[in-house]
Amino acid sequence: MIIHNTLGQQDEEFKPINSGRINIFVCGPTVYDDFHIGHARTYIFFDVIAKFLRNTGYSVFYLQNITDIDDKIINRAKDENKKYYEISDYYFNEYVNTMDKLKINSINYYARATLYIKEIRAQIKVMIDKGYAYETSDGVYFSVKKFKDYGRLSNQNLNGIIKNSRGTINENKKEPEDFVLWKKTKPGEPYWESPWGKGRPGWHIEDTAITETYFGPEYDIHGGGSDLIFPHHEAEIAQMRSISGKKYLARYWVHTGMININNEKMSKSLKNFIKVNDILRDYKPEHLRFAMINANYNTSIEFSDELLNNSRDNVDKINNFYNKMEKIENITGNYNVNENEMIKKINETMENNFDTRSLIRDLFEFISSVNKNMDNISMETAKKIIKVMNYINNFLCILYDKSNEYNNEKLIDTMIEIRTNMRNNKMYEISDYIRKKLEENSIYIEDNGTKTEWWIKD
RNA sequence: GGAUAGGUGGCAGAGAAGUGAUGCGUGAGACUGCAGAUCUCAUUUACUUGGGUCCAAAUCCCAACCUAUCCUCCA
Repeated sequence: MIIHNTLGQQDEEFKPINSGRINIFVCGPTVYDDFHIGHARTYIFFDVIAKFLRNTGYSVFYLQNITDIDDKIINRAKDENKKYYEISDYYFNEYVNTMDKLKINSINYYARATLYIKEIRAQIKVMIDKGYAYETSDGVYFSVKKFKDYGRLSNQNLNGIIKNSRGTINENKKEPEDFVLWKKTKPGEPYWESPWGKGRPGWHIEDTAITETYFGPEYDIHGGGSDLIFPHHEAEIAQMRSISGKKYLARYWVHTGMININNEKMSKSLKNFIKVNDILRDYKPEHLRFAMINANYNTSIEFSDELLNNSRDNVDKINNFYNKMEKIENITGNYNVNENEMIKKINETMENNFDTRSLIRDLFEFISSVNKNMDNISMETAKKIIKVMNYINNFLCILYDKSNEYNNEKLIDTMIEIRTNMRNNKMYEISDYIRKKLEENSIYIEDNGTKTEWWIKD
């Protein structure tokens, strides 16, 4: 399997540290605001790859952190006259609910930063003891110059960074590039006890404390949005490697591209972000999933209504096809498929740096080919096709749910039989009315010659 | 200014030297009472620009231009 590694900027053959097992960590959100489509892009992609890897036989532990203490949370709490945890609990809850709606259910564990204060303190202590960190009047800082590989992940030149650094105004640190590990509390702010006084952890330290707890000092894959490469992931590497003395934090670094709106990055700070819940009013989760995986993960996506409409049409096409396969009852047919060969090919496509775009292209070519031979497909072949479709769906999750399937199939069959009789007697007005009423109840019908098919679309 | 990824048809998006991918959209036709789905054909002087290499360049080389992201808030 080939993975494009941000560390080194090249495609590399993937080898897990422990054969057959993969530890993957993806940076989760800071829970102070609504879930937006930029989050969706990253988390849908990693959901697809975690599920894919499990399908191919790996045991995958997928861990995600939740930043539930941060200046933004504190500020929001202040604005709304609430406790900081009322904000973080609320948005964490919303986050988990939205993940569920998007069928992102591959994450083994959400680790909330505030539950790992003990581990964070322990890591900071080691860094101080080893001379990588120092205490000042307002906090504990990591001394970037002490860690010689700082900048290697992002190819940043430290001199350039210093020249252009900003946001150093109120902080009391030795060098502008140094970053905070522990922030000493100001009046009215939440705090935890520590050897360096009351305070709270810096942003970067949560992740290494959490990953060390579950994975140890080195693990396989670290993922996140490309906007986190510098400084966040660079800082994580500096922290953990200065503690462990090892060559790596994560072996492979995988970064997802940004979502653009009107040719500009969508972000919370630009206030141009689109909430997932707003999208889900007009589109299904499958449409958003498709839109996100119909691009290669490391490129930026220009978001628009057209993109979603296009995705909806594509997903409809796939679902229509699937429904037709389920309805096939022919005993004979010459068209054949080799389902094991197909699954092998699907795996090969995905193993080439998770090439979902090529997979989708191949899927459409396949659907087209089967459609051309629709009259020549036996039930046996249809079952093989369904097996392949289900295999793809295990990780793409683009087939619609049929959870509200009706039990009274016989009643629907009866109604359709009545309608067929009316049509045979050219009573079209009333038969169209029946069709319309069924559609209003999510039952869609299709007349194919003498046969009428129906299915439920929620 | 530095770093990174890019620039392909109405849109999305493959290809990495020689047959104009694939899907959507649009137009026409087939099937159909209609609708839907599906099929067929068309949309075909598509590859940012300028040089170069080559029998042959979207693809390789050089230069320029343009776009996005990062350079201590961010998925």
